[in-house]
Amino acid sequence: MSLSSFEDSKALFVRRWGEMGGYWGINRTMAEIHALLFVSTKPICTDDVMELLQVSRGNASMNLRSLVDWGLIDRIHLRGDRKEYFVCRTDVWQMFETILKQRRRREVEPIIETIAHCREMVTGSDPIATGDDSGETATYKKRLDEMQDFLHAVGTVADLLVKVGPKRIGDISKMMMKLAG
Amino acid sequence: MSLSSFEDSKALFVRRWGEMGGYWGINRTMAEIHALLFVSTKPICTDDVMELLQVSRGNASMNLRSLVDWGLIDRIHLRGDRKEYFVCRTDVWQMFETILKQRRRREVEPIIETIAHCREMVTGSDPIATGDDSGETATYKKRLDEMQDFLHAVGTVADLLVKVGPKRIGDISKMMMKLAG
DNA sequence: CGAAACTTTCAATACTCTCTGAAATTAAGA
DNA sequence: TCTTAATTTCAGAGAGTATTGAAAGTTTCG
Repeated sequence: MSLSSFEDSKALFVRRWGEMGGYWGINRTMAEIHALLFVSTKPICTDDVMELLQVSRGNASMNLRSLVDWGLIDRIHLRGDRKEYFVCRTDVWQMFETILKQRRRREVEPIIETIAHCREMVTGSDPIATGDDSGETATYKKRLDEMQDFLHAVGTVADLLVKVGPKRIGDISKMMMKLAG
Repeated sequence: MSLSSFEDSKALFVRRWGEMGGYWGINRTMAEIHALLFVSTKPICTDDVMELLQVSRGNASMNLRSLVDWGLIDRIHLRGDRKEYFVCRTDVWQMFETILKQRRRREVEPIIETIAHCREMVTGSDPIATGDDSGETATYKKRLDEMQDFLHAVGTVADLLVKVGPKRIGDISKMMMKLAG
């Protein structure tokens, strides 16, 4: 194994992680910076990011800050150096938990709330009295309820998955396999 | 409940579903059309979509086709009518399975493959002979492996979740709760 | 076949998100 | 305090997506 294949390997990972970021609503540069820190054993500063990813200072700064805000990386200070450095929180399960929490808050909770609200709007009064076709609203209500139940179910499983963590993941698989028959 | 509150409720759901689509890398119009079909008990045609969502014929046509390609909606024909109509596959668990399958193929598999490739690039030869810092590559390898394991674990659980379906979801929660406890 | 009804395509345009780079701000050391 | 290093901000440029609308294509039926 040559030194260059080590560097090449890391570069490949960074590129791919960046590409994937796009699919997940995360901008490419942010994902690449994250990958860079994930595969780096040493802390990295803004200038390193600029050099390695060929992006502007502003871009590097903004995205590093976003990553800190998301809780995916940390700022650190090296003694005898005025610059700020950054390191990745490398525990993948913790990483997952962090992302899960944020995305759920921003992307799942609002839809759950909206469904609840939609549900209220069509709940209560007598459909016949209002001349409403009760068959139609009944179907609508059912679909909303099923979606709501589903979203809750997935949320619960995701939470538990994180709680259970990497150690017992095998146990879970086995059990679910039994249930799935 | 008035007729208008029924319509308002559906409109609210459509708007929110569209907004959320953005977060998930799905364009707003596509998500809105999907929502429209999800809350509609009757089949809907291109002109309905144009009218209800205020979009052009081209836009409606393109996005309807994408939804058919994804397997989220179906084309149908109504007797005595030349137009094509569309209906949503309303089973949310099936919907989830469909989306899961597609996104995994496009967004998870490639990163898993890349990690495997990255891993190969730094596997094998003697680090000391090549003057490589074995501590650094060892850390790198470990991180790649952890990420790989994690991605596989999540994939497995997601698959099983779909297999188990809505009926036993309660059982799963209980079991995981015990493990997590 | 030919006309009418309907659908798809795609070049041009509008829009949204990302990035740059230099100015403003903040922090550290003399 | 002043000077210098480092960081942040943000208006404008650029890149990438989504949308329109009209022309081309397809299907249905007399």
